[in-house]
Amino acid sequence: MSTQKLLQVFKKTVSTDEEVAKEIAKTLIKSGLKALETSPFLLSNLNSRVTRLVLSDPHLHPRSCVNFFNFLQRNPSLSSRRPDLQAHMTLVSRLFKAQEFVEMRNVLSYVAVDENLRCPVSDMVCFTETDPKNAKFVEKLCDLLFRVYADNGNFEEALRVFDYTVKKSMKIEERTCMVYLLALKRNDKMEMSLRFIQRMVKYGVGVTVYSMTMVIDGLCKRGEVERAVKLMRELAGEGIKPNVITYNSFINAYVKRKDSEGVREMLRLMENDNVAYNVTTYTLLMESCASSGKIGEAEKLFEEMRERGIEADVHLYTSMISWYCRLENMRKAFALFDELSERGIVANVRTYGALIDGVCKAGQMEAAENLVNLMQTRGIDLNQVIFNTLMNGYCRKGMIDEALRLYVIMEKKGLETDVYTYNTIASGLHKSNQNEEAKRWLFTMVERGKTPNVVNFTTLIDIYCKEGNLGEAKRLFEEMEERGEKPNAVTYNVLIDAFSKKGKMKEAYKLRDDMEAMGILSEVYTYTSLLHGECIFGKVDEALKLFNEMHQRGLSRNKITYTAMISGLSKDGRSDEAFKLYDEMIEAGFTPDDRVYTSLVGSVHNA
DNA sequence: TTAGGGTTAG
Repeated sequence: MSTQKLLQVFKKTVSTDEEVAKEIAKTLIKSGLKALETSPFLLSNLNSRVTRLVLSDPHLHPRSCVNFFNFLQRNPSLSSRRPDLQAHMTLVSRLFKAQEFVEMRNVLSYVAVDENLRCPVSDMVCFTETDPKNAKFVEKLCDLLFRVYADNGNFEEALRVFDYTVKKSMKIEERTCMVYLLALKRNDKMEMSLRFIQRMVKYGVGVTVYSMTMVIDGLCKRGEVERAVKLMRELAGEGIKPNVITYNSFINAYVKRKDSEGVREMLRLMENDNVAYNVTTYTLLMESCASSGKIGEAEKLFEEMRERGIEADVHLYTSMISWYCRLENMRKAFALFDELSERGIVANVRTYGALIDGVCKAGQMEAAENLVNLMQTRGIDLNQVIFNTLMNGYCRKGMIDEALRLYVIMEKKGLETDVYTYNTIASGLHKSNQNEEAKRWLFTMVERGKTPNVVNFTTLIDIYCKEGNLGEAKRLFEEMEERGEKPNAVTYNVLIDAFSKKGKMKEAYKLRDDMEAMGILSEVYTYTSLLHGECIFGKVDEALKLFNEMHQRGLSRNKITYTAMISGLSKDGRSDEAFKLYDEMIEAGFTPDDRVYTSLVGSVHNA
């Protein structure tokens, strides 16, 4: 190597930060990032000061600064040379001046996710080269930081930014706050959400119906309707009026809760406020009627809606198709499916899903497959729900192998298998008396990190019950509660049925009382199980007491209730009463099966 | 900018 060259190398190694920075900037301007990547010399001389110098070089366009910055962030071999906080802030203030707010936000999200960089806003402001008194800049900085923290789920830090903003008497937009409220809602942090909207009001953020509805809807979805109502009243005092969407949130909650008085109260409020129903309101009201068996009323509402000139949409049609499927009126469901296309509405995957489920439940798997094909030819692909629906259809027919075939396809397609998938297969196996396999699927589900829900627990509890292992069933029931998963009527009924069949009536009644104490009403299943238990063990009068109580509580008896009661009376030789119930059963529209006749014949002998 | 529709257990 010549002396000249040696000298050059030497000079280069002792280059000052300024020289290196200038060189980098020059390279970036002249030949872009690519050239820099192939300059190990420049990169090896990179340090935090050089980075800052480059980022603040006025010859370098802000866009190039961003490219350089991202290159440092993303290049794995440069992990030790990541930009420090000051570098971030240098770039942020440059981007502010260039009005590049999207980029500004991207840079700030690096700060938000990095624990080493995260710090109070006041500290960040100190690092900027803008005049710290530049209120507009600090305001924008706070706005973006608040959004970034909200997006990253760092709600505490976001709140600190909000407080800083308030303390410095800076302006904060409702839109910004809504980003935060929405993130809280998505993360089910309604407690924080409620406190925050109250702070918004207190600190003079112009709260509108949008923010209010977001919080109200979140509360309603968690079943905390009373708190939502309270909030609405509170905000009414601030001059914020609910609109049709706010009311729909409430109506939805009351409908789900089967609280018709609640629904009526909201409709009254709407009338007082002169808020007109829209298609969503009708969808909810119609669903409410249909699910309580008042199909005629639901249809009347549909007429009324059209008379008022409100157009049905795909949501409403899907909902209607779904309720006609539940009523096993497939003819009507298909008629609606045709009708929606005639009206120029495009069916989507949920519409097909409703119809496919209907035909699956009717046992028409070929028709279901045809619908899937039709859907695909119209450019809609199968999703998780469609797969689950089809698997359930096959399982109900005892065609477990077909269901498992779909499971394999589902996995191959990269679709996530969920609690529905596993439960469907497990209960299918359970029905086919493959209990060990059924349990194995549920255990596998948990091993794969899916959190079991109340349905999964209930299925497993039912399997143990049917195996006669009440100890394990009860243990699971307790484990479920410990895990914070609330049992529902089905869970209780499964256990009540198991204890009743074993003649452990004391335990069975205790469970019934616990259930009612939790605010869960007894159902036909509850009564029928208890009644059946009493009958098996000869306590026919106790059974009759339950049978009559059902009527008093407005619960309609089903075929199984009658069958159990008739068989109980027959065994006890109370033939007349048994035959009287038989007539009543026919009158109620049930078709007695062999068991009923065998019992009745026996009753004559027993008498 | 805020609301509504399809899938699992007795």
